[in-house]
Amino acid sequence: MLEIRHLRTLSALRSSGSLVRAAQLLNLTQSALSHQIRLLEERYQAPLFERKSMPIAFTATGSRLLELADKLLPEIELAERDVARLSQGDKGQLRVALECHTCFDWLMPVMDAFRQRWPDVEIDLVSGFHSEPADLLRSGEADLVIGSPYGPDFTVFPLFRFEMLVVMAQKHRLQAQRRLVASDFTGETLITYPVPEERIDLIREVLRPAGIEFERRTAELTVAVLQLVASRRGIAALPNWAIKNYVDYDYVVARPVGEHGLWSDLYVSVPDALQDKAYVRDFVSVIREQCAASLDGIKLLS
Amino acid sequence: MLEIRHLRTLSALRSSGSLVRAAQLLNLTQSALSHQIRLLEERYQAPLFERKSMPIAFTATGSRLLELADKLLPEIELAERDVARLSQGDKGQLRVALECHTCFDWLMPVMDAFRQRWPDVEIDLVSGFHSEPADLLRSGEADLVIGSPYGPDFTVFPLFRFEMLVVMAQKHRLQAQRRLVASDFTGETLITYPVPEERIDLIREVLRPAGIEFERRTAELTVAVLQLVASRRGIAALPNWAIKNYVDYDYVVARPVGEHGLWSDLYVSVPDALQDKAYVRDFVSVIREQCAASLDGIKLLS
DNA sequence: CGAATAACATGAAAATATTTCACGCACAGA
DNA sequence: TCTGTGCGTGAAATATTTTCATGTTATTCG
Repeated sequence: MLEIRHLRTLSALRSSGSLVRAAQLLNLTQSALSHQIRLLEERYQAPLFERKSMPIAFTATGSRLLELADKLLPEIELAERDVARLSQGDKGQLRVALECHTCFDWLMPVMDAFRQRWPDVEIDLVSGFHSEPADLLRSGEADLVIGSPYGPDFTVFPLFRFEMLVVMAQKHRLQAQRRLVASDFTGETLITYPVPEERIDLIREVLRPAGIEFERRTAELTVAVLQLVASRRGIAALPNWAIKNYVDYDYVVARPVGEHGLWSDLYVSVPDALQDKAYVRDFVSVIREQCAASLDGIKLLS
Repeated sequence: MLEIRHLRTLSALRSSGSLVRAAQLLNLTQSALSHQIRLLEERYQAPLFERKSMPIAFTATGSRLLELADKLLPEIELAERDVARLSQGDKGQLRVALECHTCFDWLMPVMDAFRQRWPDVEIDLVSGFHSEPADLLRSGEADLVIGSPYGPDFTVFPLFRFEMLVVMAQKHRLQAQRRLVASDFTGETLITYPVPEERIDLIREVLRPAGIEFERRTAELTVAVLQLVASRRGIAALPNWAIKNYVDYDYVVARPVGEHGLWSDLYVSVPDALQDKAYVRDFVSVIREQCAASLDGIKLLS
């Protein structure tokens, strides 16, 4: 029997273009999807898509089912939100604190989408750049933090993993290296957001352990950081998706750090009291979905 | 996770008004539905309907999900028909032979619905009253017979079970009896459709085995049979749903036969070559659904 | 070319989910 | 009070889905 699950699979398949990635989106294995699709194809006596091409190409049958998915899935989300509102009420507030500056880039569209879906939930950003976000959470000044996981005191929802790349000006002395190591940073000026050192992955994970001496300079906004970098005032470490455009247009050059790169995991932490609120869970889903769709090179967690 | 199955359950629940009957509609046990509903209610943290009342009354949550079901289920049927058409083609013919006269009563609306759904399938009635319907099937003059099961030569789909009641005029000498037995028919005139004796359940199952002597008179149409009965020319055996209106308006009186009543099972038989045709299966579903919804006192089979 | 990689398929085992069975409870009507 | 009917529930049985381990095929790269 056709089930909603199958429609979700088809939808993920289209937006990701391959079984492997669709499986990640759905938190399943590639094998599970392969079986799922085989059953559907048996049931309908016809292939649903061509596997040879990349991205996969849907057959007429597959397209018809996708059309169904497009019609049904939004209706289902709507209905489930309505139901959640009925049983839990639809009013609430969501004061969001950010641990990571660049998250602004994707958070704005997410908040817009969220406001559409939960018009009666007051969602706001609280400035968590100067005080520690965890303290905002503990003191009740914030309801939700995006950043590192604050378990087990708080309920944690995984978001995604992304790579931090070091950006430098064109023809920088380090440009020749495919990958950077700690010692490369000796004597360099590191441009960062104005936050404590221990909140900066590159320093905490790489430079400090290696005892590297370096200068530091700060800027508030991502574009300001990049301007400083491009004008040779220093180098910076930023998420790959935040700089993709600048790299593509040769405004700056990006290099990974260390053998496996410097990866960072993002989580949502909320007080236990909020963990079951439908709008909180929906907020997390919206982030995951929007980021998976719009951010390059990230990996959804768990 | 909400699945289509659950929406079907809710829908059946509404149209049948109770868990027990909904379970019959879905070919499940009442217990299965009970578990299913409990899971949904846990998931949504709210009851879906009041069990005390008859028929059950849906809560706001239940109604919202029903609304979803009403939107989704028709779309799904449509899509699955489209897919079936894509892989099997949508042309075909369906020459239907009837073994039982009264089936006309419900077959017309069913055929109308079917024509809507499969505009390119030619559905027609072939007169099977004089020749044996099985012969029409064997000779290729019919594609489908509604009546007794013609397995294993043909593929058989179960429809439903109904009770044959004996109808008699008001104040008939047999009216006083709650149930009739074979000997009651001695000397009576039995009004039947003009078909061979062995096709008439009452004669084959009850009167012949008991060696009862009786007169016989025939009429083509159900209304004609009932007129003869009402005007005291004899008594007749007809399906309960065919005579419900006449009984309700005291035009005639109906009595069951034997201790458990005289029950009859209806099936669809088709040549094996047609068993996988989507339109054949859909025809069977349409019959089952429409009859379950509009015919009183029937029991869906298997 | 041959090795390495990546994507998908597949059978068997494991994990889950669903359904049935058997029984109990509550309520309505005789 | 007894009986029948409808619903709930735990445990067992089944069915389904998922994972695991591994195979196949196509493609890339030295």
